[in-house]
Amino acid sequence: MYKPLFDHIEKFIVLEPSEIDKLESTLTLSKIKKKEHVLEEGQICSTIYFIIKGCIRQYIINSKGAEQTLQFGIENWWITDYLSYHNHIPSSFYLQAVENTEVIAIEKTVLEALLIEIPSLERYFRIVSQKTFGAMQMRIKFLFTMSAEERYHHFNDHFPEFVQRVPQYMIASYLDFSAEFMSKIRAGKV
Amino acid sequence: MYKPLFDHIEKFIVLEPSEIDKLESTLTLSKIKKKEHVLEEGQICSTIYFIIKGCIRQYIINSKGAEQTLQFGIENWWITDYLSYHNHIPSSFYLQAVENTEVIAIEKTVLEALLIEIPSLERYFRIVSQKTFGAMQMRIKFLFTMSAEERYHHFNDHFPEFVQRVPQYMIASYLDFSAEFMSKIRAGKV
DNA sequence: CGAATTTCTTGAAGTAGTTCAAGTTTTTAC
DNA sequence: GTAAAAACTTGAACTACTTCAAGAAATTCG
Repeated sequence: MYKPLFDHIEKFIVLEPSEIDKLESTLTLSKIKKKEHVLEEGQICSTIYFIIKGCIRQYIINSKGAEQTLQFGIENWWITDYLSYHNHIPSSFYLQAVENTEVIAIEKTVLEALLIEIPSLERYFRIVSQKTFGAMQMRIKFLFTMSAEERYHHFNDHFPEFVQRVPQYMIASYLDFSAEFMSKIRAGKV
Repeated sequence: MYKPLFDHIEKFIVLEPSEIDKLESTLTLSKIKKKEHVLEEGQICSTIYFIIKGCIRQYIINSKGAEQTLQFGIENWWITDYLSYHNHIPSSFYLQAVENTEVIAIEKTVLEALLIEIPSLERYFRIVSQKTFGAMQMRIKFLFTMSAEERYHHFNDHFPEFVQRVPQYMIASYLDFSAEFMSKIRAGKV
């Protein structure tokens, strides 16, 4: 049931059997229905989510009242608002299930205790976080150097199944252009 | 001499005296001259830099041959290409000193050994990396929701000394608009 | 199933930015 | 201190995208 998380952890570190037991006894699985929020703007985010199945997006509502997706999380990704989580300040973001989703939700206090009991988890989270940061650096690069059309094709080439999986207007805003323009790109009218 | 780093580490974790000694004996200070590179596109990045004094920027050369600054690092920041570092793949970026800069440069092999000898450093790097990731999430938000003029004023309000410190064209590209447009914003001609 | 809702498409008009080219000012380096 | 290089400014022409409005298609759900 928590196998995807253990598999992911074991890509980076080795856990003792006793640590596996400890971890297993602490975790709980939650189900989030499509469109349900696990975080809303203004709330303090004190939970970190590991996605077992489904998809969660981080989005904001911009000054024109439109939703803008900033990030997607899918299977085997951690997602949270790290700034709100670490600094204990109100979040600027929404976290919402794009599909019916199953997550392991870990409260900050629970995770802090786990990290003290299983110090090698610090290493796991350090590596995962640095790798995710590296991916974000590339994302900034793509946003800065590619045209809207290039960004669409690049994303579509790398994640074709994902493009089928979520509404196009979410992908459009994630790639920083309008849903209408995406429609025109897809139709070859640009 | 390494005090800024120890001060920074001690904001997040407690080190034993023996660990301080160990760390101190491992570190070396390097000086990087203005405009000198510590990483060039295509190289594999196997070093992580802590900036004691000065400024380093991460930039790319876009398809039109123009430099585009993606990130700045100043005093008390760690900077590297995390994707190249972790995945051992050629970097997409340049890392260049914007001013004469002093850094603690730690080789990956040295850092790996240190992390084994001083496990609590895992915790330090985990926290720093997650916080930096949180800051990057906000950066994406600003890029997505503010106009060029808003981004300029926001940045100028938050980092007025920094805006004085580095060439304007680097800030313009960091904020994702042209140097000419920045000139017009500053002159109030927009 | 059928109604309601959500998502996608299309064209026309508008605009926030870029690009180019040339001149001016500031900084660097011998 | 002065020549060269780097950084900044300005205006005019252009363009990659947005916005709006309306209709069509697909999906959801009682």
